[in-house]
Amino acid sequence: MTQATRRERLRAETERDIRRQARALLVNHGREAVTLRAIAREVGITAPALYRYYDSREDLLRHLCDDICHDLEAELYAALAPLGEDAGHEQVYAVCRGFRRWALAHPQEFSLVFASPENVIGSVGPEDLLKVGDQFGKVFLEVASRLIAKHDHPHGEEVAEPPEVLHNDLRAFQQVMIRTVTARGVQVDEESLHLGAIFHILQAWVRLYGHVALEVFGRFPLAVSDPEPMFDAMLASLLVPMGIEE
Amino acid sequence: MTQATRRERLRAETERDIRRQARALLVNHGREAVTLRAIAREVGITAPALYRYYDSREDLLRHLCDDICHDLEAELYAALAPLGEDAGHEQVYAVCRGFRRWALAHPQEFSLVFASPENVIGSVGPEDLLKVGDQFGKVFLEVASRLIAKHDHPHGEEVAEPPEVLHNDLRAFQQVMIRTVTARGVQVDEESLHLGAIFHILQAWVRLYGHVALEVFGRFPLAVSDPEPMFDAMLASLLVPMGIEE
DNA sequence: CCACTTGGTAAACACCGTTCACTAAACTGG
DNA sequence: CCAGTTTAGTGAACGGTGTTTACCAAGTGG
Repeated sequence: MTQATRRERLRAETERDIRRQARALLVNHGREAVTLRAIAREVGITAPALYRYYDSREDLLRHLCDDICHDLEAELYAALAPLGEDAGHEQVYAVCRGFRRWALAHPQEFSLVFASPENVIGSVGPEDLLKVGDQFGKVFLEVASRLIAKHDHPHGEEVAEPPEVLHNDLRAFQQVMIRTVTARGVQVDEESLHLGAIFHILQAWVRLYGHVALEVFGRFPLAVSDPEPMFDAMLASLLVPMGIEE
Repeated sequence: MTQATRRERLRAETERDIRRQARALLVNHGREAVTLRAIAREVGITAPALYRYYDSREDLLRHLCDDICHDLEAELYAALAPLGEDAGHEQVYAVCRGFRRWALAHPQEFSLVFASPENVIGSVGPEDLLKVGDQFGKVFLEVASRLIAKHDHPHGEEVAEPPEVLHNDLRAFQQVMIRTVTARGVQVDEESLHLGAIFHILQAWVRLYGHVALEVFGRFPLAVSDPEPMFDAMLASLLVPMGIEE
């Protein structure tokens, strides 16, 4: 039986509706408004019925986080599509700017994912190291890795060796990144994507993500009428020393 | 009548107890556990009685945020006390490290403040610009401003002019910082603490705060067995170009 | 056809933030 | 001292939350 039964189709449809309504509640009213009763009301069922689809409210929210990350990923790849495969520099800038733009346009979604203690659905094995934390960084890490591996510091700048104690962690992550980039058709290896480069990319992501998070959560210590130049200045001071110019 | 009445003393004592118990609940069980009924139970009153002291649960949480920020401030100043007034460089490093150490030791408190939409108690006037966002950055901003103003780039490095559109915002903030630093006994003016320096310090804070936030919220995209060298590397790449060496 | 699975309901439980009316104790001022 | 006022606390109530359980009906597959 490869054909889905009517029941299976109905179930899938209901699940989609549940997720759609939950998202709408989140976007329009915030995390507190995403109650099981509110979702059930919108879907036209009762709250206990939701336990046929999810183990708990937290489980449902986890799935919502997953959806959100996939949406961001899709949007970032859509922003990259007009750029050519050789426009590595532009791609990195586009991803950074796209990430910030998306985060500011989706503050409730961003906040939910950022502040969720565990976003991972299912078990985390050695194959899933990239799923630690959240998936916000996936596209940036891929695009930056690909660019760095292909050009290997066009400025010939020497990258500082990462701290010794991080080598094991970075090596595991390096393997994940190599696999991820390779899976998209670009051959990279441990020489082109060495530990120094990995560490550098990682720090870049932390800085970008941190900046955007502070902006979305309103944590700048002053009221900035136009925060974009601050972001641009940060981006320049982040990427230019890496040899990535616009 | 300058002497507090018995009633006033009892009220102050109850308020302290409310805040103490609320904090304990937060620290031990997280934000969701800080319910009015739970607090009331611990204090030995009923939940409606809490409305004699606070306008709402949100109001209570806001006061909690205020307490938390004051605690951080006190702890950072305690960490600075052994250092001399002339140990500006060491002070900045001490504040940065102290901030991270405190945040990691107090994740629930850090998270509450970080994720709270509005931490400001009472109205915000022109005198309170430093109270925008939250008070986590207060000590760092003071210490860094004092150092920069006193030494004015020991490396003689030329600081890039901040983006034009930010000048008004930065000027207002500059006035606040000048007043704050001056109030602590160090004379600074708009020349020693010029807009470029202000912008630089601001960006440094955003970077530090962002890094720590990601660490506390578990947002690094890889499992780091020892995150401290990452922090140290970030600190070095942040402060050394500013002429602040350890 | 029938046993099993699945989707949904109603009732119930323990809990939540908040309001309101009332009581009693403390305070104030003549 | 005492009447009037203020304040702190209570109990009841309201509308809401996440979750569990037993039951019923529809769907599925042998």
